Parts: sequence; C-alpha cells; structure tokens
Amino acid sequence: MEIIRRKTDYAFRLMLNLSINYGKGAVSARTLSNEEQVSYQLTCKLLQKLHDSGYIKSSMGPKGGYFLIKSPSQISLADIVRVIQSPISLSDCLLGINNCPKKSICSIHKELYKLGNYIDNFLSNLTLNQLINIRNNDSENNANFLINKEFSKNKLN
Amino acid sequence: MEIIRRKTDYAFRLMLNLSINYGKGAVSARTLSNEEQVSYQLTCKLLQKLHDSGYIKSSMGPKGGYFLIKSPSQISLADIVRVIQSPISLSDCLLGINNCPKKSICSIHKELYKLGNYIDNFLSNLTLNQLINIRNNDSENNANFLINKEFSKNKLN
DNA sequence: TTATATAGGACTATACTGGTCTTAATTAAT
DNA sequence: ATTAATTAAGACCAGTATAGTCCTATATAA
Repeated sequence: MEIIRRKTDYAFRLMLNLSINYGKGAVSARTLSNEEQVSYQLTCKLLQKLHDSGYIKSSMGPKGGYFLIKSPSQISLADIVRVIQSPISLSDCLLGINNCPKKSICSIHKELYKLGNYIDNFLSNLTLNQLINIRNNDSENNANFLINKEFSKNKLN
Repeated sequence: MEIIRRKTDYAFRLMLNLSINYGKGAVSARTLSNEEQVSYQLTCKLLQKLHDSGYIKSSMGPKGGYFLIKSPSQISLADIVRVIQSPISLSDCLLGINNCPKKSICSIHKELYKLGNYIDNFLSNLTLNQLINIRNNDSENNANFLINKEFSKNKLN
C-alpha cells in the first residue's frame, strides 16, 4: 500500500514542472501531460483540483494554460497531498479516544503518534523550491537512484 | 487513508496481549477477542495469519489457545505489519527507476526515500517489549489520551 | 470563425478492505 | 465414548477507494 498515491505523485510532477516555469507564463495541460508522462485526461483533472484549491491559476483559450499563484517556496508536498488524496493518517485510533478501547493499547498509539507527527512535519517542510534546489545541486548525471541505494544501507546509522 | 490499517491495529493489540502473557500459557481467541474488543471471527483470522508466519503457536482443544514463540523483545511492529497488511511503501516510484520517467522527479523521490526509510526504521525498532515497558512506566492512570491530546496541540512547536 | 484551451459532470473497471458464514478437525475433561 | 471447547481454513460479500476515461460545454487568441 502506497502512502503517496499515484495521483499524488503525478501532481508532484506537474507542480514541480510549474515551479520550474514560475514567472515564465502559462503551461498548457497538454504540455504538462507530455513532459511529465501523465495521461492527458488525468492531467486535466489533477490541474483542476489544484486550481480549485488555489495553488494555480488558469487562462483559457489558445496560449492558455496553468501557472503557480504562490511562490514554489510557499508550497509544500503536504499541501499537494492534501489536495489530491485523502489525508494521510497513521492509524484510525489516533483520531480519538473513542476508537481506543483499552489502556493497554495506548503505549502503541503513543509511539505511533510520534511517527505520524514526523511524517506530517517532513512533508510540510519540504517545499517545491527545495526540490528544485536539490535537483540543481545534484549534478547532471542520472545516478540519483544509486545514491538512494547507499542511503538505504546506512539507514539509522 | 490510514498507513496502519485497522486489521493491523487489531493485530498489534492481540500481540501485545500475548506479550503480556508471555510464558504464562495459552490464551484463547475468545479471550483475546473479548479483552481487545476485536470481533471473534476476525480475531481468529488474524491469529491464524500470525500463526502461519511463525510468531505464535497454537494448541487445539479445550484449554487451548495461542502463545508467543519468540520473546516480545524480538518482535517488532514492522514484523506484524508485514504479516497482516500489504507492505507499506511510500510511493510507487520508489520501487525502481522504471517508474520514474524524468530526472526532474528524482529530487522528489530522493527526499521521499529518506522518509520511507525513517518509517521503516521506526517500526522495525519498536518491539512489543518496549511497548510493555512504555505502558508500565506510564503510570496507572487512564489519562494517556489526554497526554496525547496535548501532544497534538503542541506539535511542531 | 476557428482552433486551442480549460471546466466539469458522469461513468467504469478493478482491487482492496473489513468482515461474516460455514464446515471441518483436534483434544481435555467427564 | 461423548461432549464441549477450541483451532483451521475456505468461501463469500458489501462497501469503498482508486485510477482512469468519455463527453459536452465554455472561453478566448488569432
């Protein structure tokens, strides 16, 4: 089960593309669809949602398209997640005392609560602007995934 | 969308109960169902899965039931998650370079990868034994959720 | 006027999730 | 031996989420 749903992932891409084009005019759904390899229909749907939520504006007609309203530094991945997919929660029971019938359970949820907070904060603090910077600093080679593999070996050390 | 599915949460409870009874003989599904407020049928199903995965043993007949094979210090929440629900992955694309058509995306996934690792490690390092200890240290009052509520108010401060 | 865009409702196939029902097989105690 | 308590396990189901398409309408630059 994916925490970040596929649609949300698509939206990340679309928004990152718009971030790179921030201040350079509108980008059409068709272009975004092609460049980010997301089906045209779905691209439209996702852009509409992002539009309705006030992150992007649209201009209709030829030469129309979408562009960011806010600066990429003011939009986090958590924002996008919130728009596209149902909210991420770590577990049902964290929502309230009602679902947690026994005290014995609370030690579980107390710990899970910390994890939930961490995830929240992580996504809230990761802005589109930061992602652009990471990409730029990251050299021109395509070896990011190799780097990621190293990350995984060293995890928690 | 919950990262820890409800069934997994149930399994956490059942396993914590068995942990508390570790070394004290078998506990029947009926008892576990009552004590942890999980439907009897579902309790049976979950216990069967945990049994098949080698975390608990069963004895049939009257006075039968289930008991842990391993020590609670050797079973993590990640273990239980793995048995009960489909594996947690942060996003489809993290699975491989194949799903990641554009380099521009990698800066997203590089960061998400870190988050995925954190979640993994968190759950892998949280053992049933630790949860018992947390519970015991946590005083005898029932106010854990009040504490949790405070947590939620103060988060990110 | 036309071609290029966005806007948005309706619909669908598939899969997952939580959960139940039913029928067996095992075994301690009487 | 019989009975009652218990695990074992397959089949089934309703509800919902997910990803995605289809179709029609509307706006607008050229």
